Amino acid sequence: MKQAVQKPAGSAYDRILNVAAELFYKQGYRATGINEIIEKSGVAKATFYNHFPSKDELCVASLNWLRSKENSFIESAIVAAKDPLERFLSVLTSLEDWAISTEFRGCAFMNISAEVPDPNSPLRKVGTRLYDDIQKRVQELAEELIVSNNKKYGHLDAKLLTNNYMIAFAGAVALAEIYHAVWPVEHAVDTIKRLLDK
Amino acid sequence: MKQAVQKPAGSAYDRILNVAAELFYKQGYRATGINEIIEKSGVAKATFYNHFPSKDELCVASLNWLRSKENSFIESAIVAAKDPLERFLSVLTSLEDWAISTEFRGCAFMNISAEVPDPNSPLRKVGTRLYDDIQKRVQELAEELIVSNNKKYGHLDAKLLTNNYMIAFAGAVALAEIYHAVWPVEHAVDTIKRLLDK
DNA sequence: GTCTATACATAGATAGAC
DNA sequence: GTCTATCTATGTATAGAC
Repeated sequence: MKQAVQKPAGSAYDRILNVAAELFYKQGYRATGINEIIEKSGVAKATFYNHFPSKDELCVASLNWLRSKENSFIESAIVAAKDPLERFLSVLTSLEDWAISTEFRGCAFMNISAEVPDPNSPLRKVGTRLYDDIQKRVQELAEELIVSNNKKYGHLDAKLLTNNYMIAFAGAVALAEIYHAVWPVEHAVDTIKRLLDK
Repeated sequence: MKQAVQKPAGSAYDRILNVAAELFYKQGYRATGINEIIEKSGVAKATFYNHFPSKDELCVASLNWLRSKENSFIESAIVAAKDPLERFLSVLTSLEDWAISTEFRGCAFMNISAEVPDPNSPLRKVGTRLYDDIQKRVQELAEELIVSNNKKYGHLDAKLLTNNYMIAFAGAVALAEIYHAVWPVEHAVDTIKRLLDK
């Protein structure tokens, strides 16, 4: 009756973390049971609880792992861009490839916030930290852009532009998830481009 | 051992709908059990299942009820505004009073989407309908604004402006929920105001 | 690390008596 | 409409043998 399960590579800890991050994102936090994670990770129940004292702590760990992964993803998009304008926009445009995939389920951290009401929960703190990361990076790119062409962008304020950027970024992700479509990202890119014009 | 429960006013159907909408929003969909809804509604279990065949169908009904309530809320904000510009902005600024409340849990429809992966689920369809409603209304207000002062706003395209507006609107709600703060709404207002300038 | 068994609570939903 | 009882599944978590 028991199905043979393909064991993912890596240590038990890493496998659990990978599976948890994927299932929490795909199915939702509460919809995903510990048992399923254990089964798909190919570990024993005792092993699981040896590594993670509770489902909540597993979730925090998986979110932190995801956070560093998303930061890396953004960074690689920035590196691939060739000029200051494209670099500045790349944080946003990098969403396109993501949103177009059928696996797209919006922002994992927004989704967790939807499931965890307590604003002070550690589960939610990871999300604010990621958005703080992104905001900081966007502001650096905004300053870089402004300096790169003072005649064209000298009228802009990096801090205010960053605020607008983050709004468009979050709006793109949220609407892409609501409509399960890519066009919100394109609208957000349009929004930012308009803000750059004098 | 049984606690006396304050019975809300209205018919059994209405009481269930009210309680469900509130609890689903406050605690999350999966986190809220049928039993709690039944208890807080002051109805019998059989009565509940007489009105609603399942939890999912109850949720759809409560979301539809919420949708019409939110449309009314927006409409009253528009009516309270005194000139075309203020009317146009009111859809967004109406979020401020809401986001400032401690009960704020972001957009109920975004939250449901976070918990329901299937893009074709009826639970998610209500959300897209609401955002369609809002978008339609915003576009009317955008056209009204442009016509009201051709010299000032004649350079704007109502459709494109609406697209940008919806992005800012969704971004404000999403970030307000992530950070549990009001400033994202102010940033979104700033975004829109900038887009209006030539 | 693995395996099985199990405790204990709660989930959604149904049935029967009144 | 009300009440209580119950079914079946699943949830998180723990314990013991190997």
